[in-house]
Amino acid sequence: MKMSAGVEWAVHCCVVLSQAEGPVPATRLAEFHGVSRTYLAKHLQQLAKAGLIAATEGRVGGYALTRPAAEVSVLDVVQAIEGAGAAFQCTEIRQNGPLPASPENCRRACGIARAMWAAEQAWRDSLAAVSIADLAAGVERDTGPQTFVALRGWLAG
Amino acid sequence: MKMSAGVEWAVHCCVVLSQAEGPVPATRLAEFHGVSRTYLAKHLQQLAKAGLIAATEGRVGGYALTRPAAEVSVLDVVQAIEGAGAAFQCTEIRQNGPLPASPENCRRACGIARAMWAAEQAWRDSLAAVSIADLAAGVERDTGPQTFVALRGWLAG
DNA sequence: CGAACTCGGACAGTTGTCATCCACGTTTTC
DNA sequence: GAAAACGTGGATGACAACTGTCCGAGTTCG
Repeated sequence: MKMSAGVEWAVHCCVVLSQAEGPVPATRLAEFHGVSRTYLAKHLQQLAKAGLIAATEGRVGGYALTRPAAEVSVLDVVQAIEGAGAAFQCTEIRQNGPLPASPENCRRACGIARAMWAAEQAWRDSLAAVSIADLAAGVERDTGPQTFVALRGWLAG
Repeated sequence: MKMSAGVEWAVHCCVVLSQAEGPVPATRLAEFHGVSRTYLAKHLQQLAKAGLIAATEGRVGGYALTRPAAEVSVLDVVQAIEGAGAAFQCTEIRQNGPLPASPENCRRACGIARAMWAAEQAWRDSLAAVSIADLAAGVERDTGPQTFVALRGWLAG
């Protein structure tokens, strides 16, 4: 029950992209966060495949958000990296062993799986309520407006 | 972001133990669920270390719940197996790179980690609201009371 | 038109966890 | 006191996560 470190990187990158004025290369994003360039590129490709960011190639290319930051939820980013599958996988062991559950009683998922999935739904609802724009606003509130000004300056130079 | 299969086994075992009249050996629990004996034993050991179940050794030994099933939540079982640590681990990459966040701005956890942890708290709250007794009652409601009667008979014989 | 820069994908190597199996010490029963 | 059954701990193999390198396709600037 552990989340990939790439999720943290991806969310931070989305916040940076929400403040950038033009496309930002993957190399620059990795340099800014002090993480592995090649591995971050893999995660950015996943974000692009999910339609959250778009890449422009060429001399002044890079990545940019495809939607306004207010319309990109943290859940979107997490699912783009980790996949949309449920963390709990029911293997239906109630159908194993010497006293297996009868098939007509297995039309509904077993109560254990239902409880687990309900909890995961609560988790998803909580993440869906936070957008990239909310996170950026939180950073600006905590550290002041000059933070993103400096960021834009570093991205340009 | 995947949960160990041992969680499913552990919860099922707790439901069985809540219906047993005496100690149940690990071998019998594994046999009943059709899973590996030695690997299940390791998870039962973790449940014992967490204080949820207790082992009695010897000729007629086995495992039994230490508390009434209504006072054991699904969250207790999940945390006994998976550990109580958070799934999202903040590596503070905001302090890396050419524009690191100043230390006085890092006294609070960053907004990304706060959003992730709030979602995990919602997940935990949901799991804490369901007890082993609730799950057992659900099985009895879905499959009828003869299910646990047959279970007790098989455990005795 | 060519050089420099970008993403995109394939490949090999390392690490850590999950899942499994086997041998040991302890306790109860006969 | 010996045998059987139990839980306990360490050793083993399989699998995904993580990291770096390489080459190809496309775009922009001089």
